[in-house]
Amino acid sequence: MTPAPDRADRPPRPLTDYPRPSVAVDTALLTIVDGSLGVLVVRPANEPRGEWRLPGTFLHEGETLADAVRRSLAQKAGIHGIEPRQLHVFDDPARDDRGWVLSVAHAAATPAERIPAEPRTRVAAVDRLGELSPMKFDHDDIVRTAIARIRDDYAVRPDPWHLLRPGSGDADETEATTRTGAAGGADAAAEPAGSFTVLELRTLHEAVLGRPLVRDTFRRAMLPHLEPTGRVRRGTRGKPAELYLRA
Amino acid sequence: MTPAPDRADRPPRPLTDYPRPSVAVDTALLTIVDGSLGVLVVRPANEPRGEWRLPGTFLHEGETLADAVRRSLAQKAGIHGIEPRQLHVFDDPARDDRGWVLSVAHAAATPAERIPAEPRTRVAAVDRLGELSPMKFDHDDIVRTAIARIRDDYAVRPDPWHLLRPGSGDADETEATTRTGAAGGADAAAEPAGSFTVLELRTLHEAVLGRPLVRDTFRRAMLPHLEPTGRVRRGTRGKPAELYLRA
DNA sequence: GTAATAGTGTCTATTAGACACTATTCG
DNA sequence: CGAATAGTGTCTAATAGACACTATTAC
Repeated sequence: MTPAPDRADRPPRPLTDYPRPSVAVDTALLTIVDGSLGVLVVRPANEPRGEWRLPGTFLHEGETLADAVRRSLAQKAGIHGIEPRQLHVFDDPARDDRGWVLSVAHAAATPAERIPAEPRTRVAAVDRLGELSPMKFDHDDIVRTAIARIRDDYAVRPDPWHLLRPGSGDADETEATTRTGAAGGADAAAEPAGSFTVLELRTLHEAVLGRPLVRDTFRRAMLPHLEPTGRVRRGTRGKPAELYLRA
Repeated sequence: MTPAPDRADRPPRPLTDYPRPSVAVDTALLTIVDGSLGVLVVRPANEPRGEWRLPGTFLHEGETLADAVRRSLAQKAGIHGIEPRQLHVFDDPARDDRGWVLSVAHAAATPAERIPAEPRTRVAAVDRLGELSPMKFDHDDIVRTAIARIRDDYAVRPDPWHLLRPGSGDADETEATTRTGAAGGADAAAEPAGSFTVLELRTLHEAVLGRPLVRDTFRRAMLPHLEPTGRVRRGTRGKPAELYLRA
């Protein structure tokens, strides 16, 4: 934007002459817990019995909204490497009793292993959101909007928000993440970093969407967006599954 | 939003102790000109040779973003009755050389008859956007985002942004807006306010989408979302078309 | 071998588009 | 009546889901 001060041709006054709002960011950080979507909520230190809320902070000078989101998640929950997506600006002038505060709502996602246990944070299953409601401010709305957005994205593309465990980094070694086939030489059959089976992908999508998906239809819909690695998952029951990467 | 000042439990300082950005709104006002999408651009009075830009203004205290959009369109282009939709916050700290300015981009739409001719405004066809580029700030991006958004919405629903001439108001009486059938009593066959034919609706959607639509498929896709009025358009060639309202 | 899981062929129901046919008006 | 436009029946191609069949492993 950047309008002339008003209609008439007055000499421009510096921007600081006009009242300005505080700008905050609030983030619905989504993850998978117990096979379904969850959202990270926090309770501030000075209100140990207060309402749950989403992690947020005020935007600092010279800072990007995405950076403010990353800073708030790092500070309040020890979470790093987040790629936030803007949802909506909540602008009711009376929404915050401390003054004029706009909130830019964001959504983000990270695997549960990346969320450290902390005393004042909690991951709540989104189908049990009522147990926390009403959340502070308009945070219930933000969570609903975030869920709608991630479900929309997962309807078409494989894991667009990167909830599968990343190949690099310090992710815990769960079940069958890295294994070497019994046959063949040492790690000639090692799994490519970040690769996954179609079953893992479908299980993730079912968790995000909150409903079962048809096995063969899902595979056929996703294959065009996947790149075969030529490797297979070893050490499981049944026919070994092929490993894929996002195309 | 609405974080504790920082991690430690300091007594809260008033919000005004922290630096705050200016917040602006910029609006891509879309309309139909010559059978295709157009966008309203303005040139400020003090830069008659400068770059074209979208109408915008700074957010005033106690004001809603939507109200700021309406105020800027009324002031800069004499347009009223707009229902803006939020698109995205542009937050590059260096995007405005006058200082720290966030811009909340919006999209809106109105029939061309509602846009008065003014000296410093112009409606540019979006497929000739290159002729104005580069626009000031990130306004090219905003226009592109607005077009994507309106096209998305028009793919599924009949005229969701209300670009058809409204039934009430002072819209000019173009072609066949209100007519009385030759047969029957006086205005027993008058057209219900705001009703339209499927042809009018399809022509509008083709203009928005920028591509021709299949006649019968479009009708079958839209009929479930339309409410028949029982009246027909009179005074045209061929079989009279039924008049519908949005369901 | 059996159990288990991965991957695929194929049938069916649904839907978008193509196309042609019928319906109703004006002149 | 013919021209023009609205509205509809129906065929076809593409697609999602259902279902069953084959493939390949562990045990």
